[in-house]
Amino acid sequence: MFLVPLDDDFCCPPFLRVELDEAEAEELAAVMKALADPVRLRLVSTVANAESGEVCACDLPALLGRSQPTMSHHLGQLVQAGILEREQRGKWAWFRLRHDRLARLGSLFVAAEP
Amino acid sequence: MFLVPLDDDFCCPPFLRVELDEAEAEELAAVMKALADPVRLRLVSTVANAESGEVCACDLPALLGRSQPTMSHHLGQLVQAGILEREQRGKWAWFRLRHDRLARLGSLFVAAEP
DNA sequence: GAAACATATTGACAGATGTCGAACTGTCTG
DNA sequence: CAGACAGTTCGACATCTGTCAATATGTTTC
Repeated sequence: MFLVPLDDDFCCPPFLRVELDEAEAEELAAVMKALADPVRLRLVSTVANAESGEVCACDLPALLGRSQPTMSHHLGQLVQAGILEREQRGKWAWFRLRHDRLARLGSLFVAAEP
Repeated sequence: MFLVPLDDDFCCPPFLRVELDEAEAEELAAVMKALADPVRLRLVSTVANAESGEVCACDLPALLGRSQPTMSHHLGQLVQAGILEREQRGKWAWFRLRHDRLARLGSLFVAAEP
């Protein structure tokens, strides 16, 4: 299956124009689930809006008001879901968006024009 | 929200180019949560692909292989999240997508220029 | 190597979630 | 009104989830 941006000349398509079978629904739900949490959404939003396009894990507990293990847990979820990628640089762990994966997901939410 | 065939010539769409505060994240997470379930995704996909744009609840248990109370539960979630709307017609309940809400959801995910 | 720091893993726990059968409510049709 | 049918609500249960303190692992610096 996959979720991809629309053609430019594509107007007013209905929502989710594909019949999902059980396996596809399961797969898509897993990604959505990873995003269906306020802390993780803010995490993604933080990374997406970072100047450099990446964020150091070290800043996150203070920024989002959760303990360090909790942040680590959420980061792990996002990496596993393919939403973030992780790079170790010295002592620090840096996180970036996986635009390739998000492009598909983002296209899920493209609004129908009237 | 669209699911379309793969297309090669796209690059790096923006994603969640908005800094979410705690309340916004909570609100968005609630909607995502409603979509983050395989049965509910298939439900939405079924409604979206219906000829008439709507689906009778009576068909859903057989179609998706869950008990009738379970379907009712999921439909309730989607209605409460503002993803579906419900109309009672005689004995039957019919469900439609709420394109207005879905469009708004889309605007958060795919926003500005790179 | 030891000490210090960044992050991950573990263990525990309260709360949420998906599921179904049973019972209830509402709507038609004789 | 009574019976049949469509859906919701309730109760119960197993499972999953977010959270944190404690501990472990890994990296750098002295």
